[in-house]
Amino acid sequence: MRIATWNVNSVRARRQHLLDWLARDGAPAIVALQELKTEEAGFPLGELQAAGWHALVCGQKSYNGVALVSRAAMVERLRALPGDAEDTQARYLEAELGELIVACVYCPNGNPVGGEKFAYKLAWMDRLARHAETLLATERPVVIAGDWNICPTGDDVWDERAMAADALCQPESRAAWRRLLWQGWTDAWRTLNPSPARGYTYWDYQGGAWQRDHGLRIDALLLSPAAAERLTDSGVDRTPRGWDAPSDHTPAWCTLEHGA
DNA sequence: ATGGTTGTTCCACAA
Repeated sequence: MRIATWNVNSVRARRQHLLDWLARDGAPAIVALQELKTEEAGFPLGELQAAGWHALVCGQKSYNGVALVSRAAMVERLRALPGDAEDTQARYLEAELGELIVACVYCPNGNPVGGEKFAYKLAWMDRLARHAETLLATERPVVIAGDWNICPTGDDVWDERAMAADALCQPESRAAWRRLLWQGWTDAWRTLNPSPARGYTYWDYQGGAWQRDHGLRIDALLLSPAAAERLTDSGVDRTPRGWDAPSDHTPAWCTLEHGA
């Protein structure tokens, strides 16, 4: 089964792109969506259901917002990241399909470095790491898919120096990512495409970044050991980034053998 | 150091 992640940068602005992408050959069995930028009422649930999809939506007005869309029905497990009852930002959704657990994350951007937002980013990643430990403890196949807002290494950015001051490339951000890898999570794309292979998933709207391939790899799928054992393929679908009025992100995906 | 772009909302903020 194929599992994908896509930051759509407004599901209302990208409604037709999403429907077109899901209707094509090779569509995933499950897709994690980020940056819906709308409450549940703005999500095109009826159209997706008419096309044969199930969906769980955790929305928020104007900002953030995550969803899971799948061919088979899901059972919701969580719609907020544990660890801070005061946190109202819609950045986490977790569900199960049979044995498989799938989580959708929209990790905080954290810019500017040194401010409140950067502190929130690191605190959120700490909460995620603590929750991720509990997911590993289930010993089930688990996929955490999303926009991590972390550029894991210098091989995941078009120009390390140009991005040196950005929150996505800070040593603390990269340490938060590596903490998950040390726990036992596998980066589905990177494990099949060793450095220095490039697999950008995001290109800024500014400065002709797409045309110049000035990208970053910040969208990824992390696999628990039981899921990584089933990994057969992974990739980035650059096509939607080239469509008219696109999201600044494009989908990343992986394939697991034996549907869970 | 600045300006470059997009989406949502309301004339700014987040990315």
